[in-house]
Amino acid sequence: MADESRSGRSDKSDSQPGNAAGADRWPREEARRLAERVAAYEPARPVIFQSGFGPSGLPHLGTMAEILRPSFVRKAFHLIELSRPSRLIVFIDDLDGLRKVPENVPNRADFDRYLGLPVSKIPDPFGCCASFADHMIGQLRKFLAPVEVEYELMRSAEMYSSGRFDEGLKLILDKHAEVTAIIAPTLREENRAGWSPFMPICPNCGQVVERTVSAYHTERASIEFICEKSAGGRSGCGFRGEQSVLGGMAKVQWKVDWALRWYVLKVDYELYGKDLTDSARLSGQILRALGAQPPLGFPFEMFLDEEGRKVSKSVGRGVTVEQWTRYAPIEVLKFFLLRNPHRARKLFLKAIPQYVDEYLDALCEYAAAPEEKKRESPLEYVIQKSTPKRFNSELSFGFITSLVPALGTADSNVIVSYLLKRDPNFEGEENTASMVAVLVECAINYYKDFVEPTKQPYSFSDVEREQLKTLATWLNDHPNANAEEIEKRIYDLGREYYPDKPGKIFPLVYHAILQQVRGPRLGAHIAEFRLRAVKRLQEAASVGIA
RNA sequence: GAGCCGGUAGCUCAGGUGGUAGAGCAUGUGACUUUUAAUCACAGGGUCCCGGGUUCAAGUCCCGGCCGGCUCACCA
Repeated sequence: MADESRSGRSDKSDSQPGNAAGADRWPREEARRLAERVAAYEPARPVIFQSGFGPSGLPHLGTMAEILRPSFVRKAFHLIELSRPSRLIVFIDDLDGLRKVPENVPNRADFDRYLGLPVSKIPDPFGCCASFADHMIGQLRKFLAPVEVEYELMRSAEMYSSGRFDEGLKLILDKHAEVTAIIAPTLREENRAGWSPFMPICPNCGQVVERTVSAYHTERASIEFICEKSAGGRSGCGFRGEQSVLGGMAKVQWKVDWALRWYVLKVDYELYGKDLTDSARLSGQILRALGAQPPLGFPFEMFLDEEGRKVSKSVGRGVTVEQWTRYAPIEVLKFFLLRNPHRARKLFLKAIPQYVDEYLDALCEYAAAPEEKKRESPLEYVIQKSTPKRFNSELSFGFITSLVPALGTADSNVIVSYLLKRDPNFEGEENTASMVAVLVECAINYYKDFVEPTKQPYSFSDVEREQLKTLATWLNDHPNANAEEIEKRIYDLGREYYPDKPGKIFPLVYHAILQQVRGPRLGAHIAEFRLRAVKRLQEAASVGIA
């Protein structure tokens, strides 16, 4: 461990394993519950984890949480059940009718003609994919690529039309009265009468039709309906007739749909946001009515902003994944999502440096731990093939950030080479070096966006200006002075002006050349960045403000 | 209003089965007799939201209240 390169992060080498150790126990606890549930399954039957994605909106931080967190449980599960296979299904609701025109599509006005149509049937407004749904799925894939989570996509439209849902659909048709009896009490009175678990897809206009089922024929697996009003709020085409509920000619309502997926795919585990608590309860009841057991899982808490208010995408508060990767390595986000999901988390950009440093600490500790300890580490859930597995440095995010103004550059190469001088440890150590490279990029962004705008100008007194001027003049008169000589001269100056505490001169000089109170050894720093330093000293001396 | 979830230091958070309230950061003071992007030592900080109850013992379990959030839509 390098003694000379401590730069901010705490040294916890002899304290107990990570402070966050307790908070990331939940995947193992969930895994234990899951192991109990599946204990009686035949050995080859896989455990099914599921997560959903609505392709009418862009993937966001919540999407990431919804997919990553079950993957953590899955990982924990395989730690205790070594041989049983498992799958993580990301289920795409692309047979859903478009309810409203998304904000981000071009020619929005033109787009309302597609309201009510399944999103898998709507052409891609961006013109690059087979359908709108395909486009959004592409976005999702791109979005998930950096986190190396293993998942398989399953598309609702395909499941319905291929007939894989038929058996479940027949069962729901058989039990439609029971299903209705579960949902109806939760509806407003005026809506109960027309409710049906089924939404036929009109053979004439293609819309997902709501609320018009007038008869159920279980023996023919069909329903009668009138195409009056679609899921998108548009009026129907008036088609009237009888139609099968199988093979993609109808879909079921949301809570029923969730139960259907659980039923057909034999889902064992699913996590969802707390806003879906009640839906999950009702879907569970429906599933029981179909004769199966609801999956395990729990509602997770939402993210809060700095003031503790709920994060709302539409209000523009909160943090996006794009922002996150601008300021922090992606592993740090995974590390963050590993924390206890039962508790609402504050997530705001200014807290990111802290999360980064906590992660770097954990990574140091992880690399130092013996193999058997590593297996218990939360980092096992976080580290990926493509990301650093160790971090042999005491460098901190805060320190690197402070280098941006100190070196007066946003050139990452300059910063990295400076870091190498300070902590030669990571040269040739690929993991650490690549982490440093990412950190430098993030630090530059963070400094520009958050630190620089808050810098307070410092006003120098006349005496202070005199001192700065003296130093600047001396530097000009001694162009060949080395670091040691410069250092000595500054201290002499301090002795001259502050006989009781000569060190008081230093904050002054830091303010002038770096706009901060502390900094590097000044002799060496000025010798290295002489021109810039002299210029700033002169400016500060003449203007009186830095 | 009802149901569910939360409330621990200035900040971010730990506190599996009850057993003397913790960490990191931030803050303050001092030390290092040329400075320190340090290090070291010390300190301040808390009614664990409030009030009851169970218990020898409650941050932890129970009840009630307060505050915040979510849900209570044929949306997902």
